[in-house]
Amino acid sequence: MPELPEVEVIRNGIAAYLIGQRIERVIVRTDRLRWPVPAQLGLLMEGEIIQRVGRRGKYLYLECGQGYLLVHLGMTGTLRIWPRHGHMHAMTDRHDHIDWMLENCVLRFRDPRRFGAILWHPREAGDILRHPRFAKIGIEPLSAAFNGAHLYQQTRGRRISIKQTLLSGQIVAGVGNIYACESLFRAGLHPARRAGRISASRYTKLADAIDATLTEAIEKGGSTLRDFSSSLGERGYFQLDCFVYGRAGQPCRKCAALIRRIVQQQRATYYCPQCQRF
DNA sequence: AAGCCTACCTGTTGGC
DNA sequence: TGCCAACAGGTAGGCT
Repeated sequence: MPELPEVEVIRNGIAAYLIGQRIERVIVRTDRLRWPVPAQLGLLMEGEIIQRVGRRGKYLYLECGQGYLLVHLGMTGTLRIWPRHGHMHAMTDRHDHIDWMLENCVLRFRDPRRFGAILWHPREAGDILRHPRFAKIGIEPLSAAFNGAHLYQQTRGRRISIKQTLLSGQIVAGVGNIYACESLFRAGLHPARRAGRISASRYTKLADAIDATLTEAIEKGGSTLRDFSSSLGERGYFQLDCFVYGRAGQPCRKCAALIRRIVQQQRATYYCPQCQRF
């Protein structure tokens, strides 16, 4: 599941192939994703030149002259670069939904479960960072303004658990189930602890843990996922060696206590009962 | 308003 | 071995 680090690695990996390229043709094979793909996406984008590839939370955006293409990868979405020469890109399977034919390569969106989204934001509607879809999501965890004080302030009066708070995305953007669990482990915080009852100093620890967890994941992804223009594209995606996520019943890598799995708001949470305290 | 639940989707896994 | 149910989870929207 692409969370912020995976999206950032993808952004960084595809940007060099895309920037400065003219979009010659757009092929939409499936227009039913999470939301309908904009009708006439080709008319909107053909002839446009990609100027920038940005990210906000788990959203990617391609900035063009007339507007922005917003991309969300959902659970199973991928973006891959294929060379235009040769015939490799002529082979598509039923989950290859959209192709952008550029001058030198093909950008392909694939998404078996179709939880992903492709949206268009015209330039006259304003800057992409003011997009209504971005208005409700929290601060970028890798930005300078993200710290323990911010978490502390934003959680006053909150009765829900810290795990659910992180997952909601309202306070910090881009942290999904895996990195929420891993960050809480790193911070030594019990996932069921009420967010509004955590001290400022423990929030400082949590902010540092989130930063370190995401940064490390990006570095690992970056080192194993160099080449987006070939079948190597997906290598390294989930090669995380997690401390807790998905490890129920197995010994903690720090203290050997058995990792527990609980369910919070219909979602699995993994934690170490020894290392993570209320 | 905060918090909780559900729908959306299909590939993979586990139990019988 | 085969079948089917359960499970995986990001996010908006609807409900309390």
